[in-house]
Amino acid sequence: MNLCKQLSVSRTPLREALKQLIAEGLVEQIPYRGVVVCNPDQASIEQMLELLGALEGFAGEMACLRATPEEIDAIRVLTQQMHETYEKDERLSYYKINQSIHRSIVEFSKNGELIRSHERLNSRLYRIRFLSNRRTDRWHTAIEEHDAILRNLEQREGLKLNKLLREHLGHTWTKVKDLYDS
Amino acid sequence: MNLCKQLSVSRTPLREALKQLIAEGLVEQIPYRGVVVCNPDQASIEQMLELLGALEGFAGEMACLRATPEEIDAIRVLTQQMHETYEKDERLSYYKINQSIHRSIVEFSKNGELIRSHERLNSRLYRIRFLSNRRTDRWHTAIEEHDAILRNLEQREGLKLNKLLREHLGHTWTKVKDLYDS
DNA sequence: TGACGCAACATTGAATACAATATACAAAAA
DNA sequence: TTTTTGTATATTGTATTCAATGTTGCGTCA
Repeated sequence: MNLCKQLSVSRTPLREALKQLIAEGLVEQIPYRGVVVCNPDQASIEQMLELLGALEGFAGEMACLRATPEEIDAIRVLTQQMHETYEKDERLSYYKINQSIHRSIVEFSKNGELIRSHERLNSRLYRIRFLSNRRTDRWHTAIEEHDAILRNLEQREGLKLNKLLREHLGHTWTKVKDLYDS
Repeated sequence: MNLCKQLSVSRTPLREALKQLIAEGLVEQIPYRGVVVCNPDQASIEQMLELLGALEGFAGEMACLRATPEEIDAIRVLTQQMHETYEKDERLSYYKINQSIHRSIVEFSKNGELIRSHERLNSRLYRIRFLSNRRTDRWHTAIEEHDAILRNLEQREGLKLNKLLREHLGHTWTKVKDLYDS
């Protein structure tokens, strides 16, 4: 652990920091060899995205029951901004707004446990989703899906929104998969 | 931290152990006051059970797609044993078999991330679900629900099983709530 | 050349020490 | 009596040290 010297910090606090990263699943420990950044294989990513879809889908369903009109307005604004990023071809902004929308929907479920679980899992997938964002061929479709998501949230169609969100995440998986396969 | 003396262990390993318990949500830390066992309020329990229902429901849906006939047989056996505990009025055995069934269904989703998330959350609710198990008035109904769960798993009715499992956990919440209110 | 063994090194778990900060409680002042 | 203040105590973060254990690489021997 010569990381200590690089960070000029002793082993005890570094250990704790690494333990946290391990617990969050961002880093993994190989006995007597040290720690390395996690590089999840395809199967793990697929499982994580499947679970993320389930969480977001359920959150969306709950959001249909619990989101205030003002909160739905916020999603409407974000979706509009998303369209603008598409027009201007701003992929980084698109990515951030996309994350914002998904996080907001989860928040509107008003379930703290769900919000925390989603946040943990999402952070583990952050890098991977970012990479898959470089693919442009599904960009337009993704935006159309967001329109549908907004529409179903507005109309409080919980079950449909659940399904939509799950499928939306499912498409993320196909993008990631292609990225790995090529 | 006089726990060190009681356990005759130094602060460093105890700190790590407590950090883990904190991360798992079983214990909470109050700044400069120490750590205490978590005593979640009604709202937290309701949220945890709601999320647990979502996880189990989704797991059930996936299990309908992925469970082998042998695995479904195992659920059938457990459900039968559950009936026997009811006949013999063995509540502790009932509780254990009930946990076993739920855990098995989640396992049959074949999604490791989902299994771990469920396990974490379930362990936090273990004590609470155990307490609610003392209520006998919903016992028979709960068993009927398990029959329905088995039936829908056998027939691979994913969506119905999802709904059933969510409702099943919802009933757990009403039991817990009554317990707290009285 | 290849297998074996030993020494140097790194990782890991744990104990202890030290400094900084916050709390608790009792004594002194208003 | 209430407020202030100061000291003892506890918590917290961090550094350092030690022992145990596993890995690595090099030299030796067949």
